[in-house]
Amino acid sequence: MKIATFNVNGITARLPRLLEWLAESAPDVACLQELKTSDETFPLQAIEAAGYGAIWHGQKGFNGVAVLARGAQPVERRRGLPGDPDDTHSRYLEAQVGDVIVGALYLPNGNPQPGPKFDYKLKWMQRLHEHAATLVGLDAPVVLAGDYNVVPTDAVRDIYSPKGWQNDALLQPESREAFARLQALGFTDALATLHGDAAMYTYWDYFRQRWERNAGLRIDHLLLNAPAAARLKAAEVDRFIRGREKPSDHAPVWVELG
DNA sequence: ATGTCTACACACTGTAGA
Repeated sequence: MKIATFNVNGITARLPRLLEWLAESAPDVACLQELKTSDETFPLQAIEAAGYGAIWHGQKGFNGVAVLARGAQPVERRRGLPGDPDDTHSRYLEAQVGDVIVGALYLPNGNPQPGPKFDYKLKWMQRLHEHAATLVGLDAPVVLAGDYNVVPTDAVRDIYSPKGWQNDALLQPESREAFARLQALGFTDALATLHGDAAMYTYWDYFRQRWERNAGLRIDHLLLNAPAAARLKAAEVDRFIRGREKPSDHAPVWVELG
């Protein structure tokens, strides 16, 4: 079972790339982020025509997450994280597909920091932590997949160079500690586990020819609870779609569970 | 400081968010 995450950066503008990727990579489950569209304008027909069932949580202009399942309808378990009824951002959607539980998340960027946006990021991470603690011990495989907006370390595996990013919210110690604490609950970082020190970037800024120079960051992650990690066979980045016309600034990442 | 892209609105140019 192939489970993927892909920050599409606008599903309307990116629909041709999304459909190509679904056809060529053929994930069984796809978690999408940054739909940047309201619920009413989600392109369900095109996605169904590609052979996928879908649930989504949209928001006009910003944010938005979806779970797609090939030849199946995802069964929704949760819409939004618990812990703040005043939070209006569409950033978390949880579903069951087959025997696997998938949490699709779009973690707040947090820039500029310090400031209210960074505070919101850290509070959101705390809420994610508390909810993840209720999932980690389930007998079912659990995959928390999405754009975490955290570069885990300064290692070449995670960033081409930390210079120039020292003040960015994605590299702050508080962001990294929260990400590490999440893993300490009992979640495995699939891509890091299978690829060691190799550079495994998932995001490249549009400007300054960052893609052409492979000046990327690893910020899209799939965290696996123990039952899921026991079935982990492969994890890869689908770089091919990032090199095409009008791409997202992210590449999809996926795991294969046996 | 710069740079690029998407979506939105007092909309064909400017602004926010990333």
